[in-house]
Amino acid sequence: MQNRPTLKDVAKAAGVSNITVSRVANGSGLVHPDTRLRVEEAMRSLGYLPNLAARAMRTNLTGTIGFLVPDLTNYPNAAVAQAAERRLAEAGFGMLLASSALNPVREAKALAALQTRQVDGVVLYVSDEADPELLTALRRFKTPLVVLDRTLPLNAEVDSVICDHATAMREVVRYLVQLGHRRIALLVPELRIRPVIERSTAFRTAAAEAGIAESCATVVQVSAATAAGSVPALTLLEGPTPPTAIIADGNRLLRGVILASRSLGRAMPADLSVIGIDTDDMALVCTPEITCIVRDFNEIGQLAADLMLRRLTTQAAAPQQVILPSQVVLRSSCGPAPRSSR
Amino acid sequence: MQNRPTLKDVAKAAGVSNITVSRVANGSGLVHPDTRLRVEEAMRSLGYLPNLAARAMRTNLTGTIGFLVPDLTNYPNAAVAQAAERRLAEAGFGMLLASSALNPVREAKALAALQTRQVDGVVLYVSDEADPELLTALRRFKTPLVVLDRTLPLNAEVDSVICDHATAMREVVRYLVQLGHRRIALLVPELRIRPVIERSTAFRTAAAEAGIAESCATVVQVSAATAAGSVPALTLLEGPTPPTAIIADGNRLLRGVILASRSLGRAMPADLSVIGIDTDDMALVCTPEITCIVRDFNEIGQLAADLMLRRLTTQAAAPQQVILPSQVVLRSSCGPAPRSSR
DNA sequence: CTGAAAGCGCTAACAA
DNA sequence: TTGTTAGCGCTTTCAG
Repeated sequence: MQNRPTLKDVAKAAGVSNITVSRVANGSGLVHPDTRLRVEEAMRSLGYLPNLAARAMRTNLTGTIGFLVPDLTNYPNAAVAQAAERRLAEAGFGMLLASSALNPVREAKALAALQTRQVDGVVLYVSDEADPELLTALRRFKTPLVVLDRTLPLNAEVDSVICDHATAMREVVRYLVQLGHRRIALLVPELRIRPVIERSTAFRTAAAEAGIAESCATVVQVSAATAAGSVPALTLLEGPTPPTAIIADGNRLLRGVILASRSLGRAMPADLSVIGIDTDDMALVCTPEITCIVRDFNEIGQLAADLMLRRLTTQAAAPQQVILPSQVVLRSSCGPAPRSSR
Repeated sequence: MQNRPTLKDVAKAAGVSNITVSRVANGSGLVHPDTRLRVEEAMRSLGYLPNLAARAMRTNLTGTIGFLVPDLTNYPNAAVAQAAERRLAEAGFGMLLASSALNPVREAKALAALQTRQVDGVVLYVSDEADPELLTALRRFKTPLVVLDRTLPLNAEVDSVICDHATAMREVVRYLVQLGHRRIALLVPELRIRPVIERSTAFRTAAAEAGIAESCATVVQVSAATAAGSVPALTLLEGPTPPTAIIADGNRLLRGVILASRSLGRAMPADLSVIGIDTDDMALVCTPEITCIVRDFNEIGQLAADLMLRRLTTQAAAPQQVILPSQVVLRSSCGPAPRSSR
């Protein structure tokens, strides 16, 4: 079985030297049009494809970016990854994907695996902003980093794409208060990451501003390991003074709320108002359709790729933080608080 | 900025030759325990990570597998990709991800991009089994291929993971017929791929066997470009003799059916019975919960990775085709056909 | 505009 | 058990 043709084979076929083929392959340097044509012809007829591993040895550039994500089956992550991949591919870059299953140890390991493969940079979601091992690994990291929606205590500033979670959260709390709700709960995953922290803080602040007692604006942290997402929602709804509105962060928790309210026979929105965060993909198939806080995942992924490409091409450039908005999409899952609750 | 330490640096630090370090790094060859310890110590203190690009030049092995997928935002694809990535990572392999947006031209290009990066093999879903360019690219491909759920006319047999779509489809048609349905529609994406073909065929056959006239067992192919998935469902339901049961292949089309039936005021399952295929992720949040044909995506991804790893380690091995089952999960979205339809 | 020589980091083959 | 030599495919430098 013959091996793939190399640059040398092309050179021989075209009757030129290796370096000339290299110049044609890279579009670099000046090559006589006739020569170029001859070389290109040889490349085509041999089916030549450059060997990036070999090129990487000289240039230290693999044309490959690492993408580290906690969980690909989570729609937002997948959408961001796909958008980034697309942008990178358009620019001639490949994407090495690593999924960490929300495990910081795995994240540190994946980082090493990516470095070993000589990625030119890494775009990443981390699943714990305060994990010391992970932070050490990150600080040791030599190639450019684009951090997605996290606040990381790194020495050097890095490029990052972050989202404004507070504005939409405040808006949504005010909306619920206007509808008469006085007992509201926020369900979030138990993760030390920016979106959860910012949402929780904004939730509490907005509730306080609206004159809701601290004990009536509950933030429930749900362990990522809790298989049945409906358990915390059930606990909440079966308590002595159940919330009349629940905001659920992510598909898993929204599903939990829907299942819990269904099993308890609470009607939506008559008995319970529901709002989902980052759950737009399932909002329309629910009955009633779910009011959501949404973000443009496509934009996040593209921007992350763009930041990475910019850093790779223009070395100097000051680190950049891009802030993207969240939006509230009103649908029919919220209504006036039930009379009995007021 | 100092460069990453190389094997040579480690050798110097440990006072041994390059090759000894290499042997320690690969666990290969016999090395004296003391020497090994000294080398490992040097590696650790320097923070040495091997350069896989350099290794690849000698061995022609990058420890990286390509994964080509039409659309990552589609839950089944993401789940399979993640499962494969996990298995590969456990075995020390990286995964280069390429997404084709259902475009065969892109798929051929992505294949070249993967080859250029010297992947040791490629696991792939193609989006058109009959695209000549893609087939040519595939035939030219030198490294191992694991084909996911496609019937490809390739010269050489390749490893593949395929699913049985027919059995579950027959089961589901019989179930609907038993419930009294005599006009049934199947909504599928307009794609020349095994799952769609096998499902359509099984659907027609099962309907015929159940004594349903050909004109009453409709297969509607929906272009992947049709943004509003509800349009074909609306057309169907507003026709003169609308189906009393619809089977929808994939989230997009299931969503279309739900939106259409909602906007027409058809109750589920009283007026319309609905079954989803590969839609288990949204089945429970719907009201009523949706009866689904499901598959174990995790198993598909793991198996694909295993087949690839096996092929990489044991050269000879005859190509293997693993067939995985589909299952029907009954829920409450199907009921007796409405009286008026009989 | 084109080429010759050297070397990137690593390992296969052989030698000691 | 350890080391030496050579070279993978490519690009950088310097000469022509």
